[in-house]
Amino acid sequence: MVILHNGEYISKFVFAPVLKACSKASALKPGEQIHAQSIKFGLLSDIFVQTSLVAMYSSCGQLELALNVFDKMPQRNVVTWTTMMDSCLKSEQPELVLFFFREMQKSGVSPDDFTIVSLLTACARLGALNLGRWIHGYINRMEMELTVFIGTALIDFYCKCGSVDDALEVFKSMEKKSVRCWNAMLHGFSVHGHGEKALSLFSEMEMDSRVRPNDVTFVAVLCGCSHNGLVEEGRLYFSLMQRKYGIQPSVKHYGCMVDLLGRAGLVDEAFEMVIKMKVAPNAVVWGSLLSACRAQNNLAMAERVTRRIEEIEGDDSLGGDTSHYVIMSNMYARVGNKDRMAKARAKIGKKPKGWSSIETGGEVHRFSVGEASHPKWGKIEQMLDEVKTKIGQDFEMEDFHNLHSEKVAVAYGLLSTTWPAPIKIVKNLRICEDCHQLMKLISLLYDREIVIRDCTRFHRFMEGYCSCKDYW
DNA sequence: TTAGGGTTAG
Repeated sequence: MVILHNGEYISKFVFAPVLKACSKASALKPGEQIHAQSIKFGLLSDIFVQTSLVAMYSSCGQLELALNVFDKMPQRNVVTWTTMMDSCLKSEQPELVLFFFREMQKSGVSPDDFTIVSLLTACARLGALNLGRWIHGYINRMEMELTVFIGTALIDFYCKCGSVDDALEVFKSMEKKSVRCWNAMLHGFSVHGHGEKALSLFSEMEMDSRVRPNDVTFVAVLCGCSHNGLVEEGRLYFSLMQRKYGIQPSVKHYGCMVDLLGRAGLVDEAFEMVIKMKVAPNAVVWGSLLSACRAQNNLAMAERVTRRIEEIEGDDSLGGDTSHYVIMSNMYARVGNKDRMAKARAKIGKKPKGWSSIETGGEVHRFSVGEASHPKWGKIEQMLDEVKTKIGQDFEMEDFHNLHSEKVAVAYGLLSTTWPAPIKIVKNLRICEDCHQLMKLISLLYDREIVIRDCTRFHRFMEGYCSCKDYW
């Protein structure tokens, strides 16, 4: 208890909940004021206050400030460690989660179910299948209860690491399933190209009185329809969602529908749908339609769509997404319009730095564009040269500073894994056409299965073909 | 009395 000058007092128990409120509201300024107050009243030594500060700073996107508080803590319990790990997830640094987990283990603190969920989430994002499997084993060895949180995290982890069968096994073994749990499994089927299985699972869900589909459920279902060419089914579920469940379509549902129609070659109908949307279309929806235009070689429609994207994004590449200009420049190149191609190319802004990761021997190796810091870099270069020779002159390898990270990752995969193990790569951006073509050739010439998870879906390359059927 | 978790369009 702290006595104030006016005789009132502040209990130390007040600070943590107030900081929690700041976390929820992402209110940095008030949070910083509480931090200052806690110093003033000598309460910064309290582990609850410290942990709440770490959570507050990370919720406000201030990982450095969270780390500052964490580093100064004389004692840390499992809640503190897990809060720090979650901070790394919020700041999109999943590899740091693994670092803190190892540090936690060194300090003799055992993980609990919250820690397990954070770890599985990190593994899902990193594509660290073996490490996640080890955590699954740990859950079993420790005879930890498979709570609905751990179960859902496991399902999502297995799906995001390419093992849908393992995800389904976990799903079936769970006695209690929340709507999130069903959604994770549905979405897993959808992005892996198992549309029919997703729809069958949805039917099961509808028959289960303990759970009711929500808006996210329909995003997963419609996504499954679009990735698998189930046009009529997609239309049906889009209507069912509104009629039977009273869910108004969000921009994400429309996004799935536009994608669905676009993939089926129905670009005019897709365009009509965007025009008539009950919510404002964003650049993603238009971008999806633009991809369809590219696939259909519909330049006139692509130009109309680009103008709409420019209305949203602006056309001056001020740090915004300029991927539509990449598509336009390629489309103009295809028809030999050099002038317009040059104009589109000039508007292409700076892309985020690409990286790809691959897990071998229980370790995650991450390769970033323009970095040659890996200890086996020399051998990777040799392998890249070998690939280049084997592929032949048709394929032009870029110069080092433009060497896409998935090429380096696949070279490392060829070096460090053996047939018949698939080479599994996780990439932060969308795979480019050039690399997509290369992966097909490598899968054929090296007789290896290559699985690349890019920021939108899974690509499974085998015998010269990709599971996305060249539409992505 | 006070602190930490799982699903979502391209």
